[in-house]
Amino acid sequence: MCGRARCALSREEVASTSGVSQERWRDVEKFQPDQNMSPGHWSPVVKYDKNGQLELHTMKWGLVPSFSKPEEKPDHFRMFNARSETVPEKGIFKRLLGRQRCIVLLDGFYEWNQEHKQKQPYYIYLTGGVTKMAGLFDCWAPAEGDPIYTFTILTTDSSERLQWLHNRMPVILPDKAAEERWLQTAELDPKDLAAVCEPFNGEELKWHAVTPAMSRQGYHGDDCAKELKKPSITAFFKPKQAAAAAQLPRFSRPQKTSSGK
DNA sequence: CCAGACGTTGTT
DNA sequence: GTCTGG
DNA sequence: CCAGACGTTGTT
DNA sequence: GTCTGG
Repeated sequence: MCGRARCALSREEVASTSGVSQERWRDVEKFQPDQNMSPGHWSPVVKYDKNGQLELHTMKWGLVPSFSKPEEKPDHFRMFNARSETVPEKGIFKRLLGRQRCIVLLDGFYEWNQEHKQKQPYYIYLTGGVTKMAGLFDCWAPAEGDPIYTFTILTTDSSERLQWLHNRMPVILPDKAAEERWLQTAELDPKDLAAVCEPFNGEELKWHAVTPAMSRQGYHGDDCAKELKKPSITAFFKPKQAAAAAQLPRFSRPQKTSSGK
């Protein structure tokens, strides 16, 4: 999953959907709504501060561990995801599981599917609001400049409905209870972790094809996440038959649904 | 003990 | 095909 | 994750 | 920081 995402929310929307006011948003000025976000870019997360108060914090996607050398060139593409199944075993993530959990606020994310020798991007999102994902964060002090907060998004096996597109998906927190469990629980035993990381398979999960233009990083047009109306090959060559076929039941191919609608 | 690595994705 | 850069 | 480059020689 | 390999 998830080497590309969308957080086109306004500051107001970020605040209202997180339940945290803009006054409690650290580095708010670093956040700019982005239709097509890659690792290395700033995005808002929710976490508890030292005093146990919820706060928003703009961090860079792509974890850079605190023990990275100060003069090192940060690589945000190395750890933009963390396999939830092995997080408790990997030293690099294990140490963050204690008190450096966060919730990543996104509109949705993108995945690619190989179609007719082309890579077709899809936008995946939840109806009725933002997608809240389980994340871990860290803080690294470079030789020059301010300390940099970074986060990674946990992944899990894809749920049944998304299998056709990809074998992995982000850990989506389905409700307030899951959010609280992820954020609040001081110690998270493996059972709780596994429960939180259950693949999300709800009907709210939707997807549609989008413009291949967004495959290129640096493309930030507002059509990035817009549904692509692509004429089918069949319709192109045999419009009448295709139109007729569209009215009839198709061969059952549940694993290859191409629209989440 | 110290030194050195520490990750994911996909693809096969 | 495979590596690098973002 | 995807996109884009990937090499040498000599000459300017 | 924490685990692995030698």
